[in-house]
Amino acid sequence: MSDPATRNRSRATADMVARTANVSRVAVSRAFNPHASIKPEKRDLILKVAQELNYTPDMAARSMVTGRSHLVGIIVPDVSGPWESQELDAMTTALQAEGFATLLFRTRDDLSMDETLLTYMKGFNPDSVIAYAENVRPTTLARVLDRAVPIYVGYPDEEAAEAEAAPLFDRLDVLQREGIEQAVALMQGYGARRFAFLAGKTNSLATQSRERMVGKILAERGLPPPIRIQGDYMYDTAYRETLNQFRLGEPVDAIFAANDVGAFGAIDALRTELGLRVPQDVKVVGFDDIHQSHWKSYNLTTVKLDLAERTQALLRLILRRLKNPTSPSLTETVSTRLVVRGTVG
Amino acid sequence: MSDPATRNRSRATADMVARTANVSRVAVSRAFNPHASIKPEKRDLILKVAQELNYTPDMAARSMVTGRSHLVGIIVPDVSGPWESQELDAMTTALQAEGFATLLFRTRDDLSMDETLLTYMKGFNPDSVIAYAENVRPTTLARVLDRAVPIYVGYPDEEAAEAEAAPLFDRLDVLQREGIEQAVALMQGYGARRFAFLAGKTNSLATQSRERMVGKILAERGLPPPIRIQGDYMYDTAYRETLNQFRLGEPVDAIFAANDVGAFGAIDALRTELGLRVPQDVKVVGFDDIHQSHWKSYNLTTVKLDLAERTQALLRLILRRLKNPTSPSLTETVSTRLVVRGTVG
DNA sequence: AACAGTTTTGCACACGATTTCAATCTAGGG
DNA sequence: CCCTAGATTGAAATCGTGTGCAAAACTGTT
Repeated sequence: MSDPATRNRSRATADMVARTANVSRVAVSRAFNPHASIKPEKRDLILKVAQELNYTPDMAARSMVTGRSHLVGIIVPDVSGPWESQELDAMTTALQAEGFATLLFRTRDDLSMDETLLTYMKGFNPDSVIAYAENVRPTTLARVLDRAVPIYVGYPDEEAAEAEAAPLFDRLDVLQREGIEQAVALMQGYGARRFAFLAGKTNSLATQSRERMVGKILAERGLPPPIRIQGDYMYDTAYRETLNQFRLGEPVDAIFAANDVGAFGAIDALRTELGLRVPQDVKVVGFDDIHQSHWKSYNLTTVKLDLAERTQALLRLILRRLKNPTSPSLTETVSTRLVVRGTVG
Repeated sequence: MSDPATRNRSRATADMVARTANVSRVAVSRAFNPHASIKPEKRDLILKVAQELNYTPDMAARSMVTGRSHLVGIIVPDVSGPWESQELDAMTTALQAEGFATLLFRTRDDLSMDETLLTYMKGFNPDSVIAYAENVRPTTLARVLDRAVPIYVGYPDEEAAEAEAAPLFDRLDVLQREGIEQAVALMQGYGARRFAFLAGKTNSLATQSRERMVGKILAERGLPPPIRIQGDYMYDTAYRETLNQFRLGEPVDAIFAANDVGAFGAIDALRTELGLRVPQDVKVVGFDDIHQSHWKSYNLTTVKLDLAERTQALLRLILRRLKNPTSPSLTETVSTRLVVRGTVG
């Protein structure tokens, strides 16, 4: 094995291993399957020869006959976002521990690519697919995939009707009320009256759900409805639009951001450009609790989506579905809670 | 298609499409291959029937006979890191545009898992593998993979001898001198004399290469060798160790961090805990130029690894190798350059 | 030594596509 | 109307593996 040009470009197959070890090809297959019945010393011999020949079972061939690809597809909008990448990291780690490889796809942040991407992904026969409400329509999910039962991560309060009508797949429901309630209560407790909601991308179900919930809770507490600052989950936009709101619109004394990165943009706009103090002049709360939120420059109070909890719930759904492919659709539920740091007190 | 329990759990095959369309199975295959010769109206019919049956060619079966899996494996340490996730995002987007799916694997940040992971990955028959010097040994890379020619992203000054001796695979060489030189020059120009190097993980080739290079350039300019602050690329460690350096060790007037996130930690330690001003009292330069580096709270001067340039180079390597599998090993080179912001001037 | 019971073995087929290759069909020129 | 080059077609082989099934080998008991 020297230059790419001269290296052996054909993988070793089970046949070659069988021939060099003087056993049948079936034996090789059995040697690599822990549950197969084969004489221990024979297995050892085969594994040794396999190692020498640098042999690994071909997953594609294996998956054709077993029906298991050991692939889990994940569709993520903007892998580079802190929250998304942190979730992807946790999920990939967990999947790997269970013997799955992550098949990663990226979308635009809208719903426009869901059909194309799901169809393409389907070709790889993933054992499961994790799709987020952000970029995949439930109806498309149901129509395109058939072999793998996908998992739909959504916000039940938003599309309750649809969800009831069509339990087409397993779900992870994220309950956002609790954390949002705690956040509003805390800010109100410190004197906040006039709230703004720094939104994410307009067509994001997550931001819509959060905004509606914030409005509802403010109303319950006798506070005026939130002013909407239009964002897109990005720092730069949040920075700019917060500036606009305070310079051209009505100032507020509390900002509830749809995600942490947006909150950072708002905080930086308030502090560096508007000369306002956080939390004394304006209180800020974010959403997600990404690693960056505890950095000293921000020290953000935020509604936490517990990553470990989410990951475990998703993994449970996958494993349960794989163990019992014909069971009716399953739903796991995760909640949210406020993490109190320095941008409200 | 209603409940998971009752939904049709077997994918449509080319046979079924052929039967319902009254054509041969071969015709179905041809309909999906743009270069195959088939009468246009026949192809249209088949594609229509295929759509109705929700048929997609099985990639596993296809790859067995064509030898192309349309999979590109990427091994990343800590997907959640801003730099890593931003590179992964760019690469996935680029690969997807070329019809590849990303097969993602995560390692620990050391080299301990390279063999296990590469062996496992090999089973999926990726058309190419992108491996970083951070977590994969070149020797392991050469030994384990055979079918796909991998791409090794490394720092040529570090392992020049080894690289020369064994051109076993395609490479992306990152030349770090230029950017580092510019950074040191800028800091020295603003009066910096006593430098610290805030290192990454000890066994990271990237940080070793950067540290050696910084030392060399300081020497060339008649400055004392850098004090080493031991970090691990993480914010918290950088924060803590910077604190220790100034409280227990010798203060410095310039910090060269091995990555941007580390620089953020140092800056926050200096400003919030030590009451020092950046850049007036201490100058700070980072490495990577992640999205966060231009956030107003940091506004970091940093050595940029041009993501677009890297991505394009990697893609070129992959496509060239796939087009000509027997060509001798290829090398692309990318450089670095300083991005001047507010932490030095 | 014969028997029943349990492991271990290997043949043949299945999985779902693509790719020769030879046969058939089509169009156009003489 | 016939002939030929070129476009379409489909039967059969192939890719690398797991699994059902019947035969073979082995175990220990009488």
